Amino acid sequence: MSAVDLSSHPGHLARRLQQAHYLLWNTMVSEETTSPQFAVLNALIAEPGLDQRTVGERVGLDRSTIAEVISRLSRRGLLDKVRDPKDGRRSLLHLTEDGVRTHRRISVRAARMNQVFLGPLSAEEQAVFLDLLRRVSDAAEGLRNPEGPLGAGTSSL
Amino acid sequence: MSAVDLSSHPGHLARRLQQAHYLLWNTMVSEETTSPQFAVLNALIAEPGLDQRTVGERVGLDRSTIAEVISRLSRRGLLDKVRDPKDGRRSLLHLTEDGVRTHRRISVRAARMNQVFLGPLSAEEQAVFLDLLRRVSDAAEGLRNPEGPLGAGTSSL
DNA sequence: GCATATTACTCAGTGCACTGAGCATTCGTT
DNA sequence: AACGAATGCTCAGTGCACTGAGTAATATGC
Repeated sequence: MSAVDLSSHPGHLARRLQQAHYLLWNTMVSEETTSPQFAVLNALIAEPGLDQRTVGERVGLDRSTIAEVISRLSRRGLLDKVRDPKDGRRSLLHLTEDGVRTHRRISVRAARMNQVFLGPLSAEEQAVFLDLLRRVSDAAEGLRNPEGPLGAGTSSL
Repeated sequence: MSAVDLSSHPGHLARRLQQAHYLLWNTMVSEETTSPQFAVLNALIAEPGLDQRTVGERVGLDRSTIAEVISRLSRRGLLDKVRDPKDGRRSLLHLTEDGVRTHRRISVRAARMNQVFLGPLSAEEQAVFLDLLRRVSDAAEGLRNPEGPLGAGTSSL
């Protein structure tokens, strides 16, 4: 008798947003390479030779998930995984030629998709939207990770 | 050499937002009952006796996913699944006493969590944020579902 | 130098989310 | 009544995302 309006629940909207994006990505960008996979490729373009854990940190994936994503990319020959001779625990990651090509191809298509995705908003609203998304995500991540390069006050309750 | 700033990719932010919410839900609301499960309970409080497909439509889950979520809720005794005598294809769903209690308990905790989740934004920003989330999600869903009660122009490129 | 802690990764288990294929039931025609 | 289409659900397969437990390698303390 006391049902709630889910459209006022940010978590529910976040999930729907993510699903909507997933489907749009699938149709407009790639059926093989997913958005998280692209994020990994992108991180390795920016900083080749990172280890798994650090890549996960950069793109926001935990140790287990990043391992699976990387294993798929490696299986498809988009990146190489080499044991660090200086530290036998790490695997160092580098994109292959194919990985670089895939990243370039997808970058273009992803940019197009983003325009469609944010199309219903005005340019100003898009900027606000991205800003709000960033702030809420960052803050929520900060709740679990009391560490931070900038150690700024994360709350003031 | 041409890495992109992921923080300008709405899809990446959407994923991070959803993950942040998932973790917060887990710590502040419930470890047993997930947010999608709560959405299903909520839909059945509002309209008892719905069939699977319709519940999935209400909460934004496809046929396969809704089947799994419902099977878990049913296994935990939170809802009953009865074959429709009028139409042998459908299963009609009703919450049990336990399901209603769980919904009530979680509603309260979810409301508290939402305040924390949106805490970093001012009241005005929260309203804007929810509005933008809704508009982008609705529009993106509309791209797959050319049907719509209002059939308004979805694009003008 | 050796025990201990930390670190990077792996593995098993759970849950969400989608597609494509298949099955049973119902509905619409004829 | 019988055929074929549509409908509701199930099943198999893939991928993301987390936790908790475990393994191997390095780093630290003494």
